[in-house]
Amino acid sequence: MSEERSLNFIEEIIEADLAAGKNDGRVLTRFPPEPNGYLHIGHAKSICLNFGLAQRYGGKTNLRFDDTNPVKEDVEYVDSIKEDVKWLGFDWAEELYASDYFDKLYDLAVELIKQNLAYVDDSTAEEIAVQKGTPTEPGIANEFRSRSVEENLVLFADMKAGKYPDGAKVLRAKVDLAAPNMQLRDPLMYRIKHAHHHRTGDAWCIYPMYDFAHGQSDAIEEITHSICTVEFIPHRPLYEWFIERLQLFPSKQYEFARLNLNYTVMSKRKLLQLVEDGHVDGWDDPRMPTISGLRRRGYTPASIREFCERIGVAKRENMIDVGLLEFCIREDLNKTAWRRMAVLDPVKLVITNYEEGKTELFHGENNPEAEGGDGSRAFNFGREIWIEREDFMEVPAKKYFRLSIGGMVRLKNAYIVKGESVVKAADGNITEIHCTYIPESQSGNDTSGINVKGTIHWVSVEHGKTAEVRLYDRLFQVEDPSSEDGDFKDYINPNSLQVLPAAYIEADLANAKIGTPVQFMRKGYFTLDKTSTADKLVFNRTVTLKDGWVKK
RNA sequence: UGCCUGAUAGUAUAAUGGUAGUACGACGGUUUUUGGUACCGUUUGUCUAGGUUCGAAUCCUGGUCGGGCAACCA
Repeated sequence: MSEERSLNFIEEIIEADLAAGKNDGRVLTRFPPEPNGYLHIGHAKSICLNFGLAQRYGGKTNLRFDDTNPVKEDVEYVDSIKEDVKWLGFDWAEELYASDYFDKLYDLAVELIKQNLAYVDDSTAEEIAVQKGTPTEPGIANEFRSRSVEENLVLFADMKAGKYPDGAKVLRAKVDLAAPNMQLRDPLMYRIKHAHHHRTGDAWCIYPMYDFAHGQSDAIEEITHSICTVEFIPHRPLYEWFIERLQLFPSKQYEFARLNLNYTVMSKRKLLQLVEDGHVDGWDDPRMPTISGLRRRGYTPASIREFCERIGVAKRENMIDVGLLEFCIREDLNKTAWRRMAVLDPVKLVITNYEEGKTELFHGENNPEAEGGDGSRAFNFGREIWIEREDFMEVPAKKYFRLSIGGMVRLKNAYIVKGESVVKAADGNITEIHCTYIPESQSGNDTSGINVKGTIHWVSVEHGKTAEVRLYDRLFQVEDPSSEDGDFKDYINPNSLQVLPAAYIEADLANAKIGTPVQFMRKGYFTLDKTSTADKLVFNRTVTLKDGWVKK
């Protein structure tokens, strides 16, 4: 690794730890998703960070599901998370579940009770909330806080045995009801939920809370660097409190700022709403910032990893411009995607001096960025072709250098043509453009001496195929929907999806494969949608090409 | 109004007491059979007021502003 990139603050910590000989030079991180939703680009940041750190420092990363709340979790999510992490290009050392530790966690809770550092509380959720006080007023102890160790032991065992209904009792840590840090005001450790768990089935009716599961799981696995987002900073003293009292492996928690992307939302709760309310096609709708959505949209793992590398890691609030994500996918696809021609908004061009019924076979490079063009493919030319409606202006604007009446343009890999006249429908809409071609101007054998400024793409009317093309725009109309007044869904972009039922594509595109990106020349990068069939091809636009042409 | 955090170009992110740099964006140019790519150039920044120091983005003090914390969520 000869890169000169400066270290982020977590890398600095790890290098200092390594230099100091901590953990015998071992680096073990973990990616700890709760299986209650699909992973999104924000998780990708965490995944790249955790797995990337381990790779960089010769360590390992566990995939651990934080499955302590059975009513919200599901195997569907477990499966999707595993698929997404793998797709992003990472291998975990071990696949683990917080639920693997339910027995150990229970024993640790008993241990804490024996130390008189935990107690069973019969109060209702509302009572506990009131007794916790407010940030400016200390909490107050209730009568349950002084229960004897013996009584707590019996009560907790009875909780486990299913003697009480949901919500009847909880186990709380006895920390400090007057702590200025609210997280320390006797936080809940266990609650009763008679619910079926996706892994442990009906074996348990009490489940540990995050604070009594996450840190302990880290310690059990001997995670060296437990990296989470900044909202867990106030939990860190509690994390350490449990580790100290229970004399567990001293995992250390470090916090970084989560990713925010503009023009979208980044919370599983909000994304779930979009799915459930039918604003999108599902978790993998190409407009979603989910990993599966980006995949379906045509993003590559490499582009997402590059994005995560470029955004950096720090603690301050941030709002990343989605333009950076787009830059990353363009940068990747430019080097790899084969070029093809497709006309999305067609208008017929008739070449009046081209022999009727004649066809010529022309060739075009697959990718001009690659050595030797990465091979080439052939396509037919004929008297009638489709061109993009926006590539013609009856009366050209200044500095417009595509086709116009009297103006000349090159048809990519074919001839130079000159606009002659237009045929219009009653409503004034152009239905046909008539032009003439310069026979000596054929690509590769151009002896015409004519130099044209513009080159446009085209598809033969006779030989081209049709396909449905879906164009996507940002899902929201405002940069930060969550910070606007009212419901975030009020700011959904009504034009985020535009379906073109019948675009014309060059014949070779019938061989397109799902997962293989293609550039529609001058229009952007596209990929076959999963709903595509041999009879009906469906392409998703991944991203447009950068457009330097600005109309005045 | 308690505690915890953070503040560097438009957006991110470096500089770890010693020339404020990089990327994306924007703008301009060269090349181009993609108005793409590539290449070159320009532009804009240390929240504020004091203090320490030969020297402060960096250390100290006060203020301002942003984010988080009072779920039987994670």
